[in-house]
Amino acid sequence: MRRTHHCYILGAEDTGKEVTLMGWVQRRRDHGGVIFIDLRDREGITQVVFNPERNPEVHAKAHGLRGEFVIGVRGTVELRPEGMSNPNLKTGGIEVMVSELKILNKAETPPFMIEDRVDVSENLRLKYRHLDLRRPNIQKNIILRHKASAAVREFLNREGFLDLETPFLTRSTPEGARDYLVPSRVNPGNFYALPQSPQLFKQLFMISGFDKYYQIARCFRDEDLRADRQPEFTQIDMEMSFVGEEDIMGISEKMMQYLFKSVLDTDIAPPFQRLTYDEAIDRYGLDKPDIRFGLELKDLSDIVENSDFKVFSSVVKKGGIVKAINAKGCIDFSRKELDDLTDFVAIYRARGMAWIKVKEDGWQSPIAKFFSDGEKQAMAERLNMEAGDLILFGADTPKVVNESLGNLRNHLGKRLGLIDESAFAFTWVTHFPMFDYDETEKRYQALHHPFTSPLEEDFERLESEPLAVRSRAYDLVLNGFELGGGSIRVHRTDLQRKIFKSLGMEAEEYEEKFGFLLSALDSGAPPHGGIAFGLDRLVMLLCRESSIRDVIPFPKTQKAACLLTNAPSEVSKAQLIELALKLRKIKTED
RNA sequence: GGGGGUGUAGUUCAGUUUGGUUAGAACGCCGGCCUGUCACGCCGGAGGUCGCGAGUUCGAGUCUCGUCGCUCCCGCCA
Repeated sequence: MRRTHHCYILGAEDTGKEVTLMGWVQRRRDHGGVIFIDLRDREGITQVVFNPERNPEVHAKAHGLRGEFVIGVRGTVELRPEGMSNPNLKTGGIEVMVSELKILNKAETPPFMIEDRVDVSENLRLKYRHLDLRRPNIQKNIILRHKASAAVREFLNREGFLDLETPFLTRSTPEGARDYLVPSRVNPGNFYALPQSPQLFKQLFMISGFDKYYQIARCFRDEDLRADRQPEFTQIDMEMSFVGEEDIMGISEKMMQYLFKSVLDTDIAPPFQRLTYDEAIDRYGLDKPDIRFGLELKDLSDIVENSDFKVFSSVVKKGGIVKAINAKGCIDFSRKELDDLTDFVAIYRARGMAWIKVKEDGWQSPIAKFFSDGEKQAMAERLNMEAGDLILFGADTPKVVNESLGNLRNHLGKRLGLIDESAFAFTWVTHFPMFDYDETEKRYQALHHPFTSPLEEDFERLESEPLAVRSRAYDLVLNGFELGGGSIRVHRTDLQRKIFKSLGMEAEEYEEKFGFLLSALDSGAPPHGGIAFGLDRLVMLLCRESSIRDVIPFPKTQKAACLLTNAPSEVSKAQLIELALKLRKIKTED
């Protein structure tokens, strides 16, 4: 018996054909006489019929069929009797009258039904992921993922990019995320690190003259998980020589356009909006703004700096800021709702949240009495206040105000239904700061990575004023998610050394760790730059899912475990000895 | 490391507020009947370590303490 067709492709035009289908028993409807089986494969469902009058032997055998049995059926495509077609099914007009049934394998009753509408805990889904992956919804996601990476490859191949591989076993680097380490058996006591990204290797490809590189590359970062973050994830990684920001952004936009067209048949229209980092923070509070709705933040620091409301004025005098959101028409928020919003901003360390309800005859607010008429007037104008509005304030350090109000803005956008869920709103964020200051380690850190080129006009401030240096880094943001980011790289040794120095590295240290890069840059490195996109996040947004676990075939749980295989696991003593490793007992508190 | 949510039949849940008879429902599963269903229908049945452990009590799914899993978030993620 050999399969001739997939389920879900047969139609009225196939009437009379003898076909052989193979698949899983989705559902059995046994009428005592006639038996109907919904046969499922990856393409869909076809109804197959066992009729005792037509073929009593096969009909008897079909009594034993159960859910998820794997069967093959040979039979004739027939139009369904008058009035019996099923308009909910593409193949609902026909059925296959079975003349031969082969049970290819039996199956235990699965722990959950293989259907989209069955609500089942993620725990169980992940333990039986092979069954979960049979469900049409998730199968659709995984197939869409394939289409997305296929489209990326088609596009980049056509544009002259070369798909080049880079090592998984590589060197641990001091900066960035925590590395996954792999012990070396042949070099006892030494470790490889799994790559956080192929960053340095793709730069070396440019130095070698390959000109345009891409790779759909697995990356590893040993950090805590989120709904949109796994410890191993996939990047669409690109690098180009002799380019500037416009070239990279341009090719990225064209790639997204091609991808959305071929995967979703959706037209998106480059060029995408561009925001500088400063503008994004100013208007949205976050460096990954969701631009599908308004509710923008307004800075009021200059207005309240000298007001009688000491909470505001003292914050501004200490270098902090005061910003506000106008929640249009939300005057009816109850005391409890306002308390909930205050609890929400407290997550981001905001210590309180002042508010004003704008009424026809004035402000209702615990803080209204502190402001002069002039200050009120200025605030009303800047926030475009109208009767019925609710104004929400943040006053603290810039970081706390922007993060809390930025997240509050997203929260309100969802809650108030301001978001067009069908929209794909892209924006670039450019001109990121080169460094930020790590309070715990008391030193500067590269915001993107240390191989990012500063803006040329800021070179001179590298030593004198590192926090004022802007970089040639850019992020692509989609619907409030960071889809990807990249930069124009440093291609001159002297500049690269200066940056290592700004990061607090001694010459000895960077020569030891990055000497190979410095020597490569000295060998005739072309100007180059690139970008990397998170494929998991991108596919999640394409599928309109809210977790990347729904677009990764075998995802990890929040504790970084695989429930299917029970990884990670202990290893044998012999393995440890071979690797020259000794485990230390971790003390548990009594 | 911290905060929130959650855990009861194979599955999804109710029951926990106020401790009290034999822990219920739906779907699924098993058996019977049924020749046009398509989430088939009807009848019957099986199925429980109430996450785990300790404590309080005459008595704990319910109260207390501890612990574990899963999840969302903060920190972290160059």
